[in-house]
Amino acid sequence: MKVTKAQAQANRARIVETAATLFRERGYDGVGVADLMAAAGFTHGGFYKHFGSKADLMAEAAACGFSESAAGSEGIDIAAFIKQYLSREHRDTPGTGCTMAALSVDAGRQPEQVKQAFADGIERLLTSMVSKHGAANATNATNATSAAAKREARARSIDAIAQLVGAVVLSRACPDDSPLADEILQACESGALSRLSAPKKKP
Amino acid sequence: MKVTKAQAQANRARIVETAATLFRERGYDGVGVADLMAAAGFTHGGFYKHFGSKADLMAEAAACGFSESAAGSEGIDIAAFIKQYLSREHRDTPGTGCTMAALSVDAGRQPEQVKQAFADGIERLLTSMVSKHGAANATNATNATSAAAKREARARSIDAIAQLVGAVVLSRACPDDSPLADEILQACESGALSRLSAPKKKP
DNA sequence: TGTACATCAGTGAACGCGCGTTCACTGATGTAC
DNA sequence: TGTACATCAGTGAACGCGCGTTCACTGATGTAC
Repeated sequence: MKVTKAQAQANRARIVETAATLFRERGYDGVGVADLMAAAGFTHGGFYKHFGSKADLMAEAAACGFSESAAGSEGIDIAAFIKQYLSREHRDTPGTGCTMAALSVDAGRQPEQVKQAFADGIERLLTSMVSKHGAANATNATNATSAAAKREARARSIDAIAQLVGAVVLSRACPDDSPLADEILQACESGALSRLSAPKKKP
Repeated sequence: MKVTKAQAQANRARIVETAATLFRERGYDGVGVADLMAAAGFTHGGFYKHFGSKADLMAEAAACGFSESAAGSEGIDIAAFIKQYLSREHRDTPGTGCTMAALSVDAGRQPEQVKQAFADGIERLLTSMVSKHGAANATNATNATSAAAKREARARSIDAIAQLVGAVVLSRACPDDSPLADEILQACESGALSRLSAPKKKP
């Protein structure tokens, strides 16, 4: 049952997208190759015609997840983004949510190729944030200080991402209807929003 | 080969402590019952004389990990704690490090008993932080506002924990010698330290 | 205090099961003539 | 344009392996007398 070259390429893409969702929902160890291929509409034997190993797919699925998020938050207001990121909806639907929050810990225990995909994804996200945030602050900054401003914006972006990721990770670790789980989201939302308009800090 | 009651109790405790370390290093799915018992110096068959299931042990091991951390950071200065938490040493030795950073994501996919152990651990940590932080701020606050101050201190504590956990989680997801991994720790450290002495925020 | 017996922590083989990966096979696609 | 053949995406059985859990057994501990 050979298939058109274009069809095969589309099928491959479907496997990667399915994996990006299932891995975020259940973790890398929680999804078997057979599960995954069945969810994408295939039998498991064909898997190795597309990927060298499950780890190869993990890396590709991570990259796919990062791209989805980047596309999904294109041009969105920062405050709105924070609110959505720290919403119960995002916490309760990891399959379509942030790859970092869903899989960073898993990635830390995987081969280099997977970790590299994460580092690349984070790096791209940072670059995008700095260029936006830099532009937003451009009214107050001269071109002469732009290098230092960029470094500062980058550090602040990392700081902000870590807090958002930590909030969702901790909230998900609590029992499903736990008041603490919601409290974590709320406390971090008000913290994150207040920092948006906070005065410059003295490190 | 029966064993003294006291000895059996000590053996059980050793299994829990070993589990607390190994789970943090390799995740819940990364450590088998046989691995674990061997590491504690036993054969695997005896496991079910002590625990009803692997999930039961996960919950106990999580509680044990939280207790260890609580004992380890007893009476330590907040700034010193932040620096240690965001050190490369902590990132690179999860087995003796923070349970939240190592296992929160895993816990989110486990049965209620495990999630409950996490919620309990986080709750105890918060209570401890609020009582310390509240005391530190007592010079500036009257007793009349102590309820509001406690609520505020609790929210700020949650916010701070999330950021620390997120930082370590993200740093661990990067390749071992990645510059980004270290940059994440540094950026979050300077962010966290600056917030320690920051002026009150307007949410 | 000494003896007979029940208890039960720890042993190691065995259970069914699902995992990642391999392989011989199929048959429509794509190519060479 | 039509025909013969090689390619290779997808199938489904099979592989060895490690998993969580169960079980009959051992023998020192703890207890009853």
